[in-house]
Amino acid sequence: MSSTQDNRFQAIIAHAKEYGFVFPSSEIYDGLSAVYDYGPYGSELKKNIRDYWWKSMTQLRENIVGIDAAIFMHPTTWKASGHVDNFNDPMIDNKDSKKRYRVDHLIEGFADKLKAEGNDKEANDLLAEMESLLEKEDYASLKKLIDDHKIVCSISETCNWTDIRQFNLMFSTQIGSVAGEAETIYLRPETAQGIFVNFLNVQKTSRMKIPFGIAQTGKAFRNEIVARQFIFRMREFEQMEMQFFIRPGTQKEWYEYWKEERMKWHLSLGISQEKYQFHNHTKLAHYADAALDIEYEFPIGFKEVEGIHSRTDYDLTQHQKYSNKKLTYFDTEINQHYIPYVIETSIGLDRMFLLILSHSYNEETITKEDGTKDSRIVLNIPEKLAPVKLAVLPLIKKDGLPEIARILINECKPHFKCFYEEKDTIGKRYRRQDAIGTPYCVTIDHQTKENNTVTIRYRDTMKQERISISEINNKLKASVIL
RNA sequence: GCGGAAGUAGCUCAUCUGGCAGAGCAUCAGUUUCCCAAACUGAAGGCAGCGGGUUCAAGUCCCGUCUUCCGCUCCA
Repeated sequence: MSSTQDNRFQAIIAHAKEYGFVFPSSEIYDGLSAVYDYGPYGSELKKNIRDYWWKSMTQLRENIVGIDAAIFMHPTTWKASGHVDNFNDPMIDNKDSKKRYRVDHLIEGFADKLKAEGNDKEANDLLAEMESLLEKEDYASLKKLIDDHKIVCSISETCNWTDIRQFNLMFSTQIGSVAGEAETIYLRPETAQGIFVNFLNVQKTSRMKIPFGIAQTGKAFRNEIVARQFIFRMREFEQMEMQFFIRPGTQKEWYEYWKEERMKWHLSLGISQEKYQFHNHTKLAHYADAALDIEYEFPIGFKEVEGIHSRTDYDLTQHQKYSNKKLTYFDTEINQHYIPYVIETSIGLDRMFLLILSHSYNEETITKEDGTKDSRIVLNIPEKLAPVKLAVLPLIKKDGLPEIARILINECKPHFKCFYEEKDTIGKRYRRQDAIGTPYCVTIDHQTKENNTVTIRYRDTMKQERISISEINNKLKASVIL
C-alpha cells in the first residue's frame, strides 16, 4: 500500500466521521473494536444502496421474491450448514516466532513431511489420532500430540507452544428467560440459511417455478480474528443475498449468467470498469463447486465486494437430512422430483457503501473565474444514491426569498430528500453540499420574484443554469429516483 | 493475539530542558451581503485517553491500562 493510497483512505474515514456518515461505535466509551454506527447521511446512503439492490433484484425481476428472516435461527441450522464444525478452528501460537497456526494445519503439515520421508504409517496414525481428538474437542491431548511429535514452528524451529485455544466464528447467546433452562443459540453468520430453511414456504406461497430466486437483506455477525480496515471488515455487518434455485445440471450457465448480471449492476452506477475485476476461487468452500469474487480497487487495493457461488444442492440436502423434512421440488416440465441446485449472489452492503465512498471522494483543485486557485472536497456519489438530492438556498435570508424556497421544498420533499439552508454565503453553502454529495443546488434570488426562474447548480461540473422554478420537481424526479 | 507508533477544543496542530492550556478552521448568535469555503462583533467549546507514581509544581518525567493507526497471524 503506498502512502498516497493510505492517506486517501484515512481522509475518507475522517470525512465520513466529520460529515455524519460513519461513527465509531460507542465512541464516548473509547469505541468498540470493528463495530461502526451510521450517521444521518450515512444511513440515507446505506438505505439508498440497499433499496437500489432490492429494486433491481425483486421489483425488476418477476422470478425473484424477497423475504426477511430472523437473525435467530434454530441451533441445528448451523450444524446442517457446516458452520459449527467447519469454522470452530482450534488455534495455537508459537511463543518464540509469535506465529499463529490452525492446529489441524500444523499437524497436517507435519504429516505431509513424514509422508515425504516415507513414514506413511506414522503419518496416517497421527492424522487419525488428530481427527479423533478434534472430534472430542480434547485440546489438552492435542497439545500433547504436538509436543510428543516435537512438531516445530517453521519460523522459530522451536516447539515452545501456547495452550490450544478455540476460535469461534459465531457469536452465541441464550434463548429462554429462565436461567439454567436456557439454550445456546447463535447470531447468524450469514443470511443465506434463512432463505434455505424457508425454501418450500416461499416457493409454495408465492407459487414460484424453477428457476427462481429468493432475495434478502439483513445483519450477520462474525467473530473475526483481525477486524480492521474501517467498515470493510466488521463484526456486525449487513448482507444483501440472493439464492437462485435451478435445475441440477444447469449450474454452469446460471453461474455465468449471474456473474454477468451482477457486474452489469455495479457498472449501472456509472463506476468505471477498470476499477472492477473478477477473482476466481481456486480453493473452494465445502459447499461450492465454483466461486468467484467481484473485486473493487479500494484505496487499500483490490478487495472483495461481492461473491458469486455455485452452492450445488449442498445446503438443501443438509437441511433435508438434519430436519427429516423433504425439501424437493417437483418440476412439471420434466416430471421429476429433485433438490434444486443454487447459485448465490452475496454482496456486503457495508462494503458497497465503502466502495461508493471510495469512488466518490475527491479532492479537487479548481480555477476560479479570476484565475486564482481554490480547492474543494466533493463526493461524486451516483445521484440516485446521494443522501440528499436537492438543496434549496435563498441567496439572502430576507425580501421573501426564504418563503419562495419553502414553497419549492414542500413541493419536492414528498418525492426525494431535500435540504434547506439560508445561513452563510452561497459559496460556503455550495461547498457544504459538495461535501455530502448533494447533486443539485437551487438558488432563489430576486430575479425569481420577477420571472419565476432559479439557478440550478450541478455538483460535478459546478456549472449553473437558469431554469423555471416549475421544472425543478420533474427534472429531479426523472434523474434521482431509483 | 504479537510487534511498532500515536492519543491536547468538533477538525488540524502549537505549548522549548517540568512553571496559569493556546492558535487557525469549524460551530452558534447578531450586523452586513445578489452566485462558489466573504467581512465585522460577540459567544460557546478542555479533568491534556484513563489510573497511579516522582515533584513545591506534570500535557511535559516514570509505571500501568484503554483506544486508534501501521505491520504480522486467520478469513466461507
